[in-house]
Amino acid sequence: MAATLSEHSWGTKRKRVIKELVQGRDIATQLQHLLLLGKTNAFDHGGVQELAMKICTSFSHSLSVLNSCVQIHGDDFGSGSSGLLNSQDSGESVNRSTIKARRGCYKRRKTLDSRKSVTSKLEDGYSWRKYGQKGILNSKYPRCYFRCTYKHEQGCQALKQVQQDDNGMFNITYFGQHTCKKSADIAKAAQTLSEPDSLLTSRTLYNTEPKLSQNEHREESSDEQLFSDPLLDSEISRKDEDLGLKLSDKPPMFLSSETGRNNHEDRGDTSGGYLCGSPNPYGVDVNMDMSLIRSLKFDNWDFHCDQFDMNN
DNA sequence: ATGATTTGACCTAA
DNA sequence: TTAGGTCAAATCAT
Repeated sequence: MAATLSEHSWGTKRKRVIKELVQGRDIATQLQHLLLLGKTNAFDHGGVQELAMKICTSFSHSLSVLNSCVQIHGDDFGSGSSGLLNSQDSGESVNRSTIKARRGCYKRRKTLDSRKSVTSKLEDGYSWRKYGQKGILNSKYPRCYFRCTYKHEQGCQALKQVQQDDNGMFNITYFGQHTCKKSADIAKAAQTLSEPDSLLTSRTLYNTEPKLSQNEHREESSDEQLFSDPLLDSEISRKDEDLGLKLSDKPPMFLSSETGRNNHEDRGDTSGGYLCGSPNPYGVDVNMDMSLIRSLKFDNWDFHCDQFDMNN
């Protein structure tokens, strides 16, 4: 009985979430169109700020509804402690004696709570640590597995998988949400630095050279083969190691077929790179965390969602 | 010394 | 049984 009631409640809430998200998506599309207009009149209309606020509100409402469902279903949206991420155990800092016991304790990830993105860019404002790479059947490129750098420090359960397709685009799937503070700070700081930039090379994604040293890869990745939104080509890129960002002052280039190449026909279970970047507010399919849009800076105009009550 | 990446082994879901 | 996801020792960079 209680289950029936909660299911009814969930059905209602689900509809509301969907409605909110659809609305947010539509507004984001409008915002994108405005941004695509460039620096002409779009910023004079005040429409951008209004749209951004609406998006914030939409996300906020959705999260609010989802959080209320946590109490009903015991789900945990975003914290990663749901079945979705139970596959992750406590991590590497476990002494040797428990390794055997831990074997088999993880569960394969379900596809729940995943967000997909197809993009030519890899940066998303967060700092990731690669923990695996796997050759995928019928796929030219291996799939790379990343977890949040602050997983152990802050218990952030965010994960992402990156796989390059034949067109050179990256199919990125995010699991869970960032709960870490540092990543959000980095994202904010990157924005505040004035421009979305932080770039990363696809060559750092897959280390598919015939066993080059890590050193060689880092040298290559530091100043070659950059990705960027064409809209931002003229924007400043800079290196800011304090933020842990991988930036460059070279003009961005589009992905070449060379990037992410995989010479390992056998299994492709080889190597990888590391990611770190800033958010892309213009992405066609952007996976955006609220922390990313709390402080957006568009040229001379600063937008702070903190001004608004995000909990309403 | 510390932290990140590589990569083969291990494990589970389908 | 197998493909995909994760672990963790070894290796490398700083």
